Amino acid sequence: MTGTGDAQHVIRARQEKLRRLQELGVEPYAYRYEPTTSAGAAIRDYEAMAGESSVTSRLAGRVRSLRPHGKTTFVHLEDRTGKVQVYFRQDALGDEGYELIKLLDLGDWIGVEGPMFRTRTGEVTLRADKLELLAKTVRPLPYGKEETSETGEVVQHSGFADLESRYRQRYADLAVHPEVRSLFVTRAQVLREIRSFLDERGFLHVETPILQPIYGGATARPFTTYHRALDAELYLRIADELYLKRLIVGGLERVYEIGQVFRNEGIDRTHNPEFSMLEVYQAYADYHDMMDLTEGLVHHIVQEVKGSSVVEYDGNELDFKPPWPRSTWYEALEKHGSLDAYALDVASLRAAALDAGVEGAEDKGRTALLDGLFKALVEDELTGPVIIYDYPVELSPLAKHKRDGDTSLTERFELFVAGREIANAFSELNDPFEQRERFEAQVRMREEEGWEEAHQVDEDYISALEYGLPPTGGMGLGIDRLVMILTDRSSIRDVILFPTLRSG
RNA sequence: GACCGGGUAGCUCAGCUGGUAGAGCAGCGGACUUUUAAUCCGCAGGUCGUGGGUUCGAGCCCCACCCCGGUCACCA
Repeated sequence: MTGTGDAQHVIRARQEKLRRLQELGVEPYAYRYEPTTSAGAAIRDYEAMAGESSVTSRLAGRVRSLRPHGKTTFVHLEDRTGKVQVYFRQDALGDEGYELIKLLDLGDWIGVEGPMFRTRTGEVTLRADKLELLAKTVRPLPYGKEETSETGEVVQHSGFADLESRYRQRYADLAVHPEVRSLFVTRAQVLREIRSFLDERGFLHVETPILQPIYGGATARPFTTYHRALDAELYLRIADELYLKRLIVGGLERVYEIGQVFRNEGIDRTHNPEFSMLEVYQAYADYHDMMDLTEGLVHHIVQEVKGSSVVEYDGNELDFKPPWPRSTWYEALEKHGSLDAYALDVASLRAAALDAGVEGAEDKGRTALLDGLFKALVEDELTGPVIIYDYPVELSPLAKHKRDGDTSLTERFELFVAGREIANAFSELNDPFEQRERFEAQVRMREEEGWEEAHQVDEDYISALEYGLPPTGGMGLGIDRLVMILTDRSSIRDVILFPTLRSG
């Protein structure tokens, strides 16, 4: 087993230090500390003062490096804003105070107090008059060493590179990698910008059930669980959709929800069993309005997070400045697959699918062939951002069909970026009679074709539609995938704090 | 699920055609009052993912399994 497992001799040595600290009357696990500044601010303020150093700073953080030199010791203290060097002298701290320095380890949380100065080598440093231990680290953190070369380049020595350990022990990964902390700061910023954008436009942030008696709103297998007191089987939601539209029926008119949904499917670098979705519903709007909303929202997020509309992802420059290219689903297939799929019969489609290497094409029907062709020929080409709209009806049981009367198509679009679906939206089906038929068609597909991802009939949802759902536009956006784009990560696990792993 | 690669000290890795395991950093002891990969001297640290097998002898070869990563498939 790899990872930060047992390090018994190191842990024992640190526990011995803990005992000695207690003998010295030092509480190794403190209750409180009140810093007056942060590492970043202390350095910035000192530099702004141009060398006058009478101010005493109080700083708290983690011991990131330790360089004892007999009666003096240099430490780098790290907090959420960065690192600052701290200089300890035996004559300043007293013999007893300096004993504490000798018992420090990498990773210990400490508080220090003293004036800032600049060392002979020019580094802004806190000269500590006081030291407080805030929490002892008895298990060694897998710190690598950093060397700053003459060119100012930071070179990492050793380090904590094993991906499995980093995901399983994210606390250690975060502790030793400031850039990982910063990625999750970016993720939080994305969530904040989504909320502020929608709040400003009169959308109401709501919460709907995660435990549901009937799941729906997407095509996916659910996780199943059991409620004792109710003696009932419940499902973890696969989407927020049906509950949010109930709220539109109720007159809330503009709602959104941000939260995790759960899909019982495979795990790979773009799929985690639980992932975060934004869903937005707006009364009186259609999918064209949702295209505008999606463009505006995503552009806003990119602009705020990156300070520009351009994002570099996997070596490509993606520009999110609206308007984005828009093309219909069939046009995209024609452009990238050179197929007039709309006009082709099933036999021709099958031939094309076999040609494109679509697995199982021999047994597939028209819809599945179309879908297979789209995935095989088009998706990878959609570097984006690009909006693909007007999907075949079988793929979209909750979307209204095209208003021009072509009932084989629905008013639905997806946003693609870097070959991946980022958002999915449609003019919501609000006809309760047609909705019942679509559900029943899904059930038939489940029963006749064994399609486990098919929708169930949600009678309560149909009742809600019977009370009247106004024309409504809805949109769902995969937050993890958006964060991947913004942080140039190729694995969804990198943008989820605690990704799902096999219990090993 | 299939295929490929990987799992050796706390971390990062090396380990030849099979001969009972090494380095750097971290750790421990010592020296050192402006260092910054601090340096110098000394020491300790390992069920080699797990279980079988072949062999006089296995980190290395064979089989099964576990976990991770990558690619593909699945996710109509």
